[in-house]
Amino acid sequence: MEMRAGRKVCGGESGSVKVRAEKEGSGLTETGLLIATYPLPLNQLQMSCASELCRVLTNANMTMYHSGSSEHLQLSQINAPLSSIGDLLQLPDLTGCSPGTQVQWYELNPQYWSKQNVLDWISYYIESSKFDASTLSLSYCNIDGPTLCTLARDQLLNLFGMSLGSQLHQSLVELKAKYDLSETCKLLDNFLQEFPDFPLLSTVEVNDVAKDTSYSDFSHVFKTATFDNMTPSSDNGYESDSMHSSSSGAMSSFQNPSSPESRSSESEPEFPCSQITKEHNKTERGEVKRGRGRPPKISRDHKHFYQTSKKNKHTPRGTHLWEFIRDILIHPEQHQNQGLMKWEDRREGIFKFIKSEAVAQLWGQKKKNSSMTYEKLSRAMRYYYKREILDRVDGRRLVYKFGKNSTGWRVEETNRL
DNA sequence: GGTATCTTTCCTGGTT
DNA sequence: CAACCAGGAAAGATAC
Repeated sequence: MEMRAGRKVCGGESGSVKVRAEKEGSGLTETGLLIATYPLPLNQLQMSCASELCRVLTNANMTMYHSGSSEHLQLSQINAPLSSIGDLLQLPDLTGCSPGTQVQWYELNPQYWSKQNVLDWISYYIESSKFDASTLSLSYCNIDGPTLCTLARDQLLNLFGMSLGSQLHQSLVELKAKYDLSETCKLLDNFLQEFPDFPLLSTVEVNDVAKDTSYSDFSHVFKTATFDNMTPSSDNGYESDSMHSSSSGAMSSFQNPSSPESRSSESEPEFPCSQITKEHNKTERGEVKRGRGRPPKISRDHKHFYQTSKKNKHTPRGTHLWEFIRDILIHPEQHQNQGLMKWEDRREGIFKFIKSEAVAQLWGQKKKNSSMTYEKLSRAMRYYYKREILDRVDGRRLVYKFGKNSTGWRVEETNRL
């Protein structure tokens, strides 16, 4: 995959600058295109900054794509490349995420995956597709991320078959796209902080012109996850870390059913290879029937497949679901997705979910759990009845009411904040 | 390490 | 039939 980045479109009467971070899928995939527009007249300093910004984009992507041909990197000709982008930007040292660390595949750009990450990733898709692992040679899984990323779709299909190979390819494309754009935006924001006269990305208009549906939701990603604080930072910080976490549910979970995040399975792959051939409980008709309750977590120390690392799936205590819901209601302006919920009766504390699944996805983002659904969220909500944090509203769908043990939603309380 | 709390996940069955 | 609701059961994650 190549990244054509930092294409600067200077000029125009106003002297405005457009910077494009354009990603291409080398014929295999689609195009995700981010255009950051600075619609303000630029003085000499700002033009200089813009030029530097373009160089940053170029170098950032050269850094990310080791195999990156320079044929598309037109901006690299503007100025001499930086000797080290790390000198200018505080890049996370992702290359240091070696096997044995706690980083999971879904938390990392596939470019930086270890062999273990690749194995985990394949295992996840084997399980989610009910693929017969006995037909698969483990030697196929013995590759690292950079090597994996060099495999073309056809090669993946040859190795893993049409069905699984296709899923793996799709997943790889999506993951690369997600993290590529995420990292580029991070680089840009880091860079822009050095220039107070220049608007940060968070203030920049972002146009999503991706043609393919696989990427049609990037605008949502940037709007909800990167460019806007989702919820008040004062409330233990609902800082949007989804761009750097596994969830990023916004990208895929809203619309893209083929991505791992949107599957009914765990966001966290719970089924290692060693578990794939296990006997499932089966009904008389032969279909798999799961037991009641939450499935037990599979031990990760089985042979060498999984490290003993523990994923910190939950954020620290401090923000509960009802508080999250409350804050959406009392700070709707802080959510890009306005209209998620609305008050039915503010004085009585009655409210209604408008976009129930979207709220669930937001909650999932916060909890780094991209498999969150309204079904699950509503179960948690129902537990609040007993504690009188919520009161029942019978006969009305998607309608809840704050109970006597909830706080912070009343007009008097919010006015004091 | 044990326990309590707060979810999360999955399920069955019912209602809209 | 899909979406939602209700609530049991079991397990994970974290705080204490």
